[in-house]
Amino acid sequence: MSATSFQRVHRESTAGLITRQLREGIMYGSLAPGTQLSEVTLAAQFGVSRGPLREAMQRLVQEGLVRSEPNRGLFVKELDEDEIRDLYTARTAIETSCGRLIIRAGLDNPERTEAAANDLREACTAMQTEAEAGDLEKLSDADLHFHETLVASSGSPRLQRMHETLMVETRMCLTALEGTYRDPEDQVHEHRLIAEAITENNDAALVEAVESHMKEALDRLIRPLA
Amino acid sequence: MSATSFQRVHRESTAGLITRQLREGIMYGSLAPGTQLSEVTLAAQFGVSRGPLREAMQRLVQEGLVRSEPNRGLFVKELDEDEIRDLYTARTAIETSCGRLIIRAGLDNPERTEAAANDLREACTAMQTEAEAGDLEKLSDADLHFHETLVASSGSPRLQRMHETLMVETRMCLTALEGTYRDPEDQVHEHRLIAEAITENNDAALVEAVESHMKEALDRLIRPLA
DNA sequence: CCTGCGAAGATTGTCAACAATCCTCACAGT
DNA sequence: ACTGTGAGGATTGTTGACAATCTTCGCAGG
Repeated sequence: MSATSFQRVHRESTAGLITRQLREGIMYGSLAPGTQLSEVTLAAQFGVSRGPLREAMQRLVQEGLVRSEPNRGLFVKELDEDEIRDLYTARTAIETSCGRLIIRAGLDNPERTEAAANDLREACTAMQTEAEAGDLEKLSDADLHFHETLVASSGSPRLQRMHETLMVETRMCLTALEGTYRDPEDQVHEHRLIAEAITENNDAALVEAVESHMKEALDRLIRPLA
Repeated sequence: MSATSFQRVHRESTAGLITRQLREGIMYGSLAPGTQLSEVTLAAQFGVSRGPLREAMQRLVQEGLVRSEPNRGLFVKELDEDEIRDLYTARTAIETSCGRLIIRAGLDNPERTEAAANDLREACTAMQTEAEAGDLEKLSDADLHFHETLVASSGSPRLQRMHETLMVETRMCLTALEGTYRDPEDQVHEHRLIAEAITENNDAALVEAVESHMKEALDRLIRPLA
């Protein structure tokens, strides 16, 4: 065993640990939109003083998941209809661009696009499996995973990081709004169209498939608000 | 004078004030990439205790402008060549999407696209003025302003916020790297092509103009690193 | 009854002190 | 000369106490 087989060790900061847990609580609904985040209570729950808790909060404020009202407290962000629309606008922008990057990369290196297309087809297959099992929650997770795979396949860490933030808020919305029932087969099919457009290096079809799919997903999500 | 003419008052938090100043210091080079940010020193300079200073730092860490190494300190982010390339990849993604959103909005509401095209032409004119005055620094500012105008005209606050982060880092790079001399007239011309494509509702020309321009700008910026 | 004021309680904002960690240097041992 | 150990200094991490702010409620006065 050589020295090169050891990894640098890196302990996550207290604030980082807290941030991660709070982000998940926000994402999955245990901290509902509009909830006040009490420093004293949360610090006690995490077993730390208020200092590191406040530091974690500042990260979440900067990330946009928490709204700070000085001297009055911190609140989990609420997304109104316009903001949800804008969230999907931003997702569409990132995801179409990532698809086009995948196709572009394939011009010089067809293996790259082939690998991405494979990953996306696998993601569709996973969705199909969940759809047949009738497990809507897992189908929804697999759906989101498809989109994350699309962005990850672009080769842009920056776009990936930007997308992660959008996906946190997407999950927030899905948890809070519980979009209406949807035909699972249609859902899977829309994703297959995206994977196919990439397989065929068809830029225009890709953009159309992503945009159409995102519009449909948004309409489903927002309809109950009307 | 009626009560409705008064605005809600909102005092910015101490951490927010500090964050803003530090961000500018990072953007414009007084805090150079790689610099260690000493809590004791900075807190003294801002006239506060280390607590609020640490809170501001956490915001910058989350924003990606500062790198935290627990127990060793906080450092202004350094961007290597790959990261600069990725930064421009992300900018290209956002800016092409915003251009397309402008054109899309014009389908229903031609005044929207007309107004955006006017703003962009004005931004080009401002660039032209600076180019003729031979003021390269102001030309660079006007150039960035064109891009900010493009994104702002999309009507997506979310994309705008995302773009602001990218522009902070762009300014960091421009400050730190001092890209090579460039023909000002070429610079202005490239931006006019973008404005023109939007005026003519030409999606494909827009995408081509933005991508071509961003590739050129990136090459100019990166060449001295080679 | 309505309005204004002050007090109390809850919570957030900040501070200074102490704890913990890391790095560097000097000294001792081989 | 090289290596290991311990001390000191610098800096970051955390805590608890106090200050500041906001909200609510009770009481007094008109």
